[in-house]
Amino acid sequence: MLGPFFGNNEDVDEREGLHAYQVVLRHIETSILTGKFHAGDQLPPERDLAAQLGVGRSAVREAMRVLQTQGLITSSTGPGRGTRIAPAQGSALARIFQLHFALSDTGSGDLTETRVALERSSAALAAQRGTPESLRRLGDIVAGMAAAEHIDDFNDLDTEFHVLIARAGQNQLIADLTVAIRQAVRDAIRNASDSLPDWPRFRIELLREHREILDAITAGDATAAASLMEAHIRGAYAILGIPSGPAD
Amino acid sequence: MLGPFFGNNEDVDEREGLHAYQVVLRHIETSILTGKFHAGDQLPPERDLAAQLGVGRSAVREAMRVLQTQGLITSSTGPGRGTRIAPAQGSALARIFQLHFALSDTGSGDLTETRVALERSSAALAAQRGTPESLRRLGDIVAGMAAAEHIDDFNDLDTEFHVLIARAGQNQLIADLTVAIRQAVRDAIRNASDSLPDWPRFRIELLREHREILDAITAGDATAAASLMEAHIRGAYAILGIPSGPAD
DNA sequence: CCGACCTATTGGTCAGACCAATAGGTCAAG
DNA sequence: CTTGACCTATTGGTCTGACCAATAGGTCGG
Repeated sequence: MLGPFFGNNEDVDEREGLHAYQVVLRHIETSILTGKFHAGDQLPPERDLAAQLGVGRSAVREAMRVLQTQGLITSSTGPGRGTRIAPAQGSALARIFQLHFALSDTGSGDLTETRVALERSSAALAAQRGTPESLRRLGDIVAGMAAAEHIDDFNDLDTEFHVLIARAGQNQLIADLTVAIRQAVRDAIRNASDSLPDWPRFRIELLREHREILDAITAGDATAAASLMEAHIRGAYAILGIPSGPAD
Repeated sequence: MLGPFFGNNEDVDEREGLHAYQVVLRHIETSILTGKFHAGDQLPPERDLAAQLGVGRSAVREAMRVLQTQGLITSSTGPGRGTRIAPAQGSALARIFQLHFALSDTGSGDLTETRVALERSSAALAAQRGTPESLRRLGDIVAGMAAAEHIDDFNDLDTEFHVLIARAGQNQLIADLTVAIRQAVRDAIRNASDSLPDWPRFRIELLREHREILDAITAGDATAAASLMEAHIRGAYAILGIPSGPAD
């Protein structure tokens, strides 16, 4: 499996058990982390990089794929185009999160706790920094939820509500993480909602809590917004039967 | 760049602009998300999968690499071995986050705010769930910090202190995120510390705060631990001149 | 001057080959 | 019959070479 050396490139500097694609990956990641590459910079052509690192082009391509799917680079063809470092965007993180979540059975409690931590902060920041425009849109969402009868519509607006609060807090990182986690638990919430005995009552309760949170944010009361948000998330998960305590 | 079709596989079912590797990726991801594949399951051999999906083996390999680096699958050679779905583990997530941090225009203010949110939670969880063993190790760290004279040693132990608290909280996700963020700001902290006018005094202050946090955790006082942690992080960043407010 | 054409660059893909690790079967020696 | 050395098939890891597709830039005829 390791196969460090082959008959035709024994002259290459030692790769010491590293896979060929890892050599490439490490080279690029190091360049990013040490600031040698910045967003927008162009990478050498794959063929050059392969020769330079003493690996085949296939190894370079595998590394490129990895970085591409993580949203770290973008590629296009043509002279002078090629592969470039992309400005980081959180959307790629959501998918990765979702897959990890799908494979870990003990993760839902962890996720809930993390959501609470992040969204407490989101709510507090939104109360401090929310613009009139973002508050207006949040009001629209809540109004939409009051009108939405179908469970899926309601859930979509619910997600949007939380994401907008995160964005209103003007912290891109927290917003991205919130989106990713919401996305990861989206299906779980939907399924749990479907099999709920008293959905209409739950719906009314959620609506009320959302209104309270929005009121606290509008009033600029960061402490209240954070507390209400925590209670909201924990309460909802408790009713839905999604664990939020330790995974034991 | 899209190149959907080639002369020799026009009989394949429509890939509609999807790259060959995306076909494979989607196939496997869907199987995971729909529960068709579970942790431990074995995937078909690459050569079979390639034939089955009507793509080349290189496309299959690129998809495998992507999943491997995300910690979703593991591979080994031999009959009946091959590639299997891995139990999800967060170490891969930390690396991905770290790279995103390095490239995002995420202001250090965003980072600080996120750290506060997560570590407040870490500290509270550690106070509730910390084991005697983990508390003992935290005590060792603090003792080590008291003895450490060199600034780098002190910083390393500082990092370790925060990471151990995250792990003591027994929330793997929060712990992973904490590690990633700490790592991302590590250099910034180091540089700022170097150019600090009164490092010895700062060192003593940090030490005192760490002791207080540890005391609160040991006492099981989650609220106090969270507050102390927040004050600790914000205070340190303020002294180091790293912004923690809005990024404007 | 301008548009059509050619050409070089560069990523996207495939096919075939060989290497390395490993599990399981085979067969000779004890 | 047991045991260990050997062979063989499976499977991932890698390389090479080829060709396709998109594109930028230069060239040439109108």
